[in-house]
This record gives sequence, structure tokens and C-alpha cells, in this order.
Amino acid sequence: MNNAIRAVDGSFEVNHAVRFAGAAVGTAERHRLLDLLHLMGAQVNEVVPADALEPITLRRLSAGAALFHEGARADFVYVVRTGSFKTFHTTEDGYEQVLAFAGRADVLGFDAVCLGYHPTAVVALEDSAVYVLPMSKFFTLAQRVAVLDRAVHWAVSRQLCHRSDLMAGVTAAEVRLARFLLLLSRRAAASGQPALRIHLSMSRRDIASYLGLTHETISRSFGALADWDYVAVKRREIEILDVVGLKAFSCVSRRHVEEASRPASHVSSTVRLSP
Amino acid sequence: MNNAIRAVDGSFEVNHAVRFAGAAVGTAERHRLLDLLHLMGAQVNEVVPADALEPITLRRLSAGAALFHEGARADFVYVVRTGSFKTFHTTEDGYEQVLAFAGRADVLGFDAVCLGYHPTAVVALEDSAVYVLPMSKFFTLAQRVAVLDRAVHWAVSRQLCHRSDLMAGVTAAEVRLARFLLLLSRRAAASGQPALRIHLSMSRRDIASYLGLTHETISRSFGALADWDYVAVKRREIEILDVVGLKAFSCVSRRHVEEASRPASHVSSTVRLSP
DNA sequence: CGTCAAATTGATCGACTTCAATGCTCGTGG
DNA sequence: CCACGAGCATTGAAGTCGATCAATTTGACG
Repeated sequence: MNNAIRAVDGSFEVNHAVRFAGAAVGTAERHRLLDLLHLMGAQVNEVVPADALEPITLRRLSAGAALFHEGARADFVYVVRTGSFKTFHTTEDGYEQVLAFAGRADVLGFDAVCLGYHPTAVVALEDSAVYVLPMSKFFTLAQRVAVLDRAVHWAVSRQLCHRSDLMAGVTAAEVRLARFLLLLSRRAAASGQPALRIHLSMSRRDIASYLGLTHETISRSFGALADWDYVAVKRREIEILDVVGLKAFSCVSRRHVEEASRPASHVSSTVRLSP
Repeated sequence: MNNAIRAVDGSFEVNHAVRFAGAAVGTAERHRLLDLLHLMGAQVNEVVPADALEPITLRRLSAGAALFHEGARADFVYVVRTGSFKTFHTTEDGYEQVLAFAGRADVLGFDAVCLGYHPTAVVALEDSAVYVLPMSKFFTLAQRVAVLDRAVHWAVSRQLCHRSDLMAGVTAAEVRLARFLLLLSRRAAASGQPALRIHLSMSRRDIASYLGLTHETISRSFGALADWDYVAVKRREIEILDVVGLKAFSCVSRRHVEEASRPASHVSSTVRLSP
């Protein structure tokens, strides 16, 4: 209990704090907590009570594996360490509606907090790994480790922001796709990866479901963006050729795309960069 | 500081706790904190430290007034006590994209936590009132009052859930509107109001923007739902006549609405309940 | 009563869905 | 090794839902 008090006031470096607390906690676990906090962008400069350092399990999933199914009891909250996921809802007639894509440092399963069960399913798009936080211990842990509490608030807030990035709107299909690509670009940049070289971890079908279109339309829209020299498309590898142009194009909100807003493709000579 | 410790362990009723803490806090403020926690559905059975009971201001807004503008510095987080709001984003060419509608107990402005500024604007749809929580004191307060922390987590989780209720999808306009009405019905029921009598606090235009349609289409869709005797529409007063039918209808995910899924409206005699 | 915004209704047109057929990769097994 | 198939992706053709433009009605408020 005294540890908890010191946790609130202290300002030692965590490495020291753990050593001070001197509990019998394995080195691996210690690093996992630090890694988790670092992953979430927290500035760790406070004491972490020893009894808060319960083992944090790291779960690995291979591509296509389900993290949890729709309707499953909400026993855990997850934080993505590596890889990527899709969150989706399956309607009664079997249509799969993708609600979000999650990447590094994203929180998964938090929407279950208010329900007790998961309203959506989550599957890995590639080989991935997540930190697993038991729901029951989650809140007490957050209550004792202030920096974790802040980090979670911050991450959830970010999730709420992403909602606004791509709401339906009365926008043309190509514009929606352009926004989506820019979103991925920003996310990649935030994770330290090259911002103009995007590897799509999801299928065209998933993108279509996410954007409220059909996969055929997505295919055509990719073709259009390529024809206009905004991007180069080769399977799931996307290269953004004209960032400023693409950003300008993505601002159009009406359906009817003005001729002036896209580059004069002349007689559409189709200068697609092909291998 | 001792108060804070007792706050973690204690399990007295708050009314007593406040009296125990015995600080010079006005009666009004005391009730406001309780009201706020009660509003958010928290089971208040722990001691609240006296120094956590800083004044909680209640801000009143008349219909059409802005709670905050897009891009404004994020100094506060708000909780709706009465009334309703719309959250929206204005694109460069002036199009107003509605992102969410907020009602009783909803948290507003939380998406600004990760940015430092508000990515969206919020205006009151009717005369309303919100509790104002200063951002700077918010986290320290949540850290000391565990029940508040939980309540916020819970409320934000609920907000994440609502996202999934209405994502774009390749669904017919009438189906989207049906889902929207059912959403409002559920919300009204959660606030203790009659679930089948809905008063729309937002304009058709706002609904259109929210659902990614035009207001003309919304108007026609209302007409269609009325023609099929799912609802009775009179200006902004909606009465749900056939809940089960409407729910069944709202499950259709494809655009092409099967003839079988809607009730045989015969020769469309239009039995709209009109005065 | 006159003005303005919200809401309804109609007509036309285009973008996206839908249905259908073909290419393309990759993994499996004969 | 190549044939085979499964899933993903692309391309084409036709139908239609919803956007757009435009006119009218309704209701709210000064």
C-alpha cells in the first residue's frame, strides 16, 4: 500500500523504481511494461509500484487469425505491438462491414468496456502481436499507474479522431480512396516508416467495405488515381507520386468531381509507371 | 494527502464522505459532482477526497450556440446534462459534415485530448447545459476519484460503440434512415423517455450530412418509411408504428431492397396518419 | 403580413452497383 | 514440373439509386 502512495508522488526513473520496489518480477515482464508504455508514447518518469507489475502477456497471431469474435465476452483489452488488424461487424445476411483498421499502438476491444462483450470481431491482417491487459485488473492498474491512465486516455482519444477522418459524406469514390491512402501514409509516417511507400495489409474487399463501396469500384478508383499520376499501383504496393496534388484532390467534398480539380490528363495517354 | 489515500480504500456513501472531508465547499458544488457521477451511470460508493471537490461549472447554451469551434484550443472536456448537440467538421469548400449527435451523459471534446485542439466543432441543437471539466485538472481528478475515471472510460467506450452502429456500408437510403431512427429510439429509452415517440432535435439537413446523403433523399426516405407504415412522420415528431418490422427492415445490407422485405403496400394507398 | 429557412415534390442525369467473365498469384498435390 | 483450383483483382456492360437542379409548400418569427 505504501508503494501505491509513492507511485503517485514519486518522480524517479522507472528502471530505478522497479529496482527499489524490489519485487520478484522477471526481467522480461519488467521490459514488457516499459515497452508497452513506450509504445503508447508515454513519457515514463514516475515510480511504478511493484505490485502493479503483474505479468503482461504478449499474444502472437498469424495472418488471418481472430483476436476475438463478435459477441465474445470482454475479458481483455489489447494494444497492438506489431502487425495490423481489421475490426468488423457481420450482418445477419453475411455482409462483412469493416469498421476500422488498427496498427501499432492502437487499442483494440475498448468498445467492449461499456457492454461487457465485444460488439465487433477483430482478425489479424498479417502476422501480429498484441499486449493483453485483463479487463478486471485494467482499471485498478490504470488507477495506480497514472502514466498508463493518461496513455490509455490519449490512445482512445486518437481512435475517436480517426472516426472523423473518413466519415461517409457525399464524396466521390476516388476522393474517399485518396483520403484513405493519405490516412495510411500519415499512420505509416507516425510509426517511422516511409510515408510515400505504402504496403496495403488489407484486401481491396476490406477497403471497399470500410469505405462503403464495392471492391470493383475500389479497383476502378485505383486505376483512376494512377491514370492521373497521383499514385503508382502495383498489387498491394502503393507509391504516392504527387502528395500535394493528392491532398488537394482529397479535399473535394461533392460527388461531381470538377474537371479542373484533377490534372489535365490530356488525351489520357496513361503514363502509368509500369515495371 | 491522507484524504487521497482514504479515497482509494474507503467505501462510504458519498454524502457521508463529503461531510467527513468537511471542506468549505458550497452545497451547490457538492450536488453538482454527485449529479455528474449519477448522470454518467456511476455507482457512487467510495469516499471522495475533499480537495478533489473543486467547483464544477455548469454552462448553459441556447439553441444554435457553439460549445466550441473547430481548431479551438482544447481547454475543457464536457459532459452533456440536458439537451443535445451535433459534432461536425467543415471542409474547405464549406460543406458541413456531421460526425455525431450527442445527448444526455455523452462526453464532448474528448477527441481533443490527443491533439491539444478540437478537430471538430460542436453546437447545441436546442437549449442545453453541459458540465465543464478543465482539461488540466481532469486527469489528476480522474486519478484521485476512481469512480470518475471508470465513468469516463465507460462513456468513451460507449462513444466508440456508436461509431459501429451506423458506418457507411452499401445500404439503401431508407435502411440507413431506419437504423438512425432505431438508434435514436434506443438512446431515448436509455434516458427514460418513451422509445416510440421520437422528437428530432436536428434538421433533415443534419441527418443527411450524418448519413452521407442529401436532405432531399432524407425527405423521400421518410416518405417511404411512412408509406410502408413503419413510422408516422409529422414534421420533427416521429412515431414508430412497427418496431419489429422496422428492425427487420434495417438489417438489409445490400442496396437493392428486396420486394419481400418490405410489407406489401398493395397499390400504395398511402395510409399516412395525417391530422 | 412578409420574409426566410426548412421541408417537400418533381424531373433529369450520372455515378456506382450489380451481374458476368477474364487475368493474375500463389499454394497444393498429382 | 506443371496442372489445377481458390481467392484476389481487373475489366466490361447494363440498370438504377441517389445527386443535382429547380419549383413549390409549409411553418416560424419578427
